[in-house]
Amino acid sequence: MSLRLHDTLTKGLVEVEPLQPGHVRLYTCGPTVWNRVHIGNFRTFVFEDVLRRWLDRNFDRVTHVMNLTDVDDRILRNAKEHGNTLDEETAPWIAAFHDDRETLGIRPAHHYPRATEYIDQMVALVQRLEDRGAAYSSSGSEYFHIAAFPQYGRLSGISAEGLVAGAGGRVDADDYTKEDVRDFALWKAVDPGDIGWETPLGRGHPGWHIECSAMSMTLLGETIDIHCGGVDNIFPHHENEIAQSEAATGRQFVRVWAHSAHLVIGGEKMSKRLGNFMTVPELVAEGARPAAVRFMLAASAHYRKQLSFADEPLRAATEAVERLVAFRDRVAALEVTDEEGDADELVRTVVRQARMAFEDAMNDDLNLPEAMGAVFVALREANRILDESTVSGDARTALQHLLADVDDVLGIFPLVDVERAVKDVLTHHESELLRQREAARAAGDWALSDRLRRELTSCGIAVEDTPQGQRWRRP
RNA sequence: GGCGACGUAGCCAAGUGGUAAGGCAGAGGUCUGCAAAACCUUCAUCGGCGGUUCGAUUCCGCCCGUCGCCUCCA
Repeated sequence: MSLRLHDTLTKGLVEVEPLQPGHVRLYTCGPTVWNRVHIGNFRTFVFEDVLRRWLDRNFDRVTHVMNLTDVDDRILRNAKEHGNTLDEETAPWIAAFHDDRETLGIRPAHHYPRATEYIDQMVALVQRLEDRGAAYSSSGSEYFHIAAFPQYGRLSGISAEGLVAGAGGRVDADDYTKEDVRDFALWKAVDPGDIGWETPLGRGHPGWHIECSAMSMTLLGETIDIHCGGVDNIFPHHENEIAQSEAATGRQFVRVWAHSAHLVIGGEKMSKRLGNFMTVPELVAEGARPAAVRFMLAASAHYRKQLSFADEPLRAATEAVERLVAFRDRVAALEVTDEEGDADELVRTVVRQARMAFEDAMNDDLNLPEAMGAVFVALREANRILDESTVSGDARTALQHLLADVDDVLGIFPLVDVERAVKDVLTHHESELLRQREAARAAGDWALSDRLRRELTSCGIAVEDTPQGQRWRRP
């Protein structure tokens, strides 16, 4: 079985078969760097990371492009207000994005093109559209001529009529320069004092949608395999990308469109506008573990379903991570036999079944929640076997490989290890307490032993007694 | 108003035409000097009403509820 993804355009599952066999070209819409990205945004980026990782495992080559939108109305407004250049305005937010991305263990894309670096390509694309009669100039701005693209609306299912009717009065009522309210800006003229580029189209700055088309085509070719984003990008962003790209090239722009659902909080979409958002550093400052945040975003709900964020689910994710980590530690510390253990075959069966179920679930539209269900079943069974029997080094290796392969997608162990590298250093006082407790236990002085354990607990150290002696960790 | 999605145990949720994965929380046990970890047992009939079917949570219709999109929000 191979990977099938839900395609927004055809509303069904489609087999991922790259145009060039073995080489997947993936484009994911990145952040607009006007502000700190919140965890709602990261739900999409984490989903895309899971996709990326699964593709990395299953195809010879993946080229992943994520754009950074570093010019838009908000950025221009802020830059003007702060007296900054665009670069000065966006640099901190780009850096913050990468910080948070690393905190959550998201693999870097191969390219992070910035809109401001592709002005020439955007201009060329607009000119190409003009040549084909799909774009027109008006009052110094350039617009896409929707009437020239009859297929418009297929992705979002929004009819032209619906747009014109434009409920909620959200269609730009003040924009008189367009021939049709449905037309969208490819290039926007600016006032003489404002930030802009001198181009054959006139002085101005690019519209939002054109950047993705230009950068995608430049870096990945005119037809790409997979294009991702949040559902809120379906309309108008991706609808417009299809229109302008296909009108220019006459070719299919994207073979599979994959969109992730929103993160909701208190029953509403998390968003900047509503002010109900949390950022990664904010969560971490409140004590959330990055691995738990990642687990919650990636594995607690299927990517096409809204996911509710709250303290309780985050705690559940924390415990789930802890369970996985405890098992990994247990397996690593396992005492194994040289010869074949009597439980080896059982372990291999458990591993085999978990692996198959995991892969099937992942291939079925990246159902990581279901895949993890299979992993937890295997954990329980393996724990039971290890409680009762000894196994050989080979069986242990099979378990370790399973965990490694699962985490190659889940991506939490490296985050846990980062935490540990920081936390697994004992102060003088702490190691002295541990030493004293070990001595107390050897002497059978349980009262002292318990007192020392309580003292260590208050230092943030959990002590567990095992047949091999006491073991400590910082939960 | 238009388009679409969702509604499964206290919470987060997966899933299937034949009587419901998993995680968290709760209860009771085993193990342990006591704990912890681990394991065992226990905890739902799938929003409501109809219909199709031998049989529906899963298909269809209606209703109720929630949410998203409808020109720049992942």
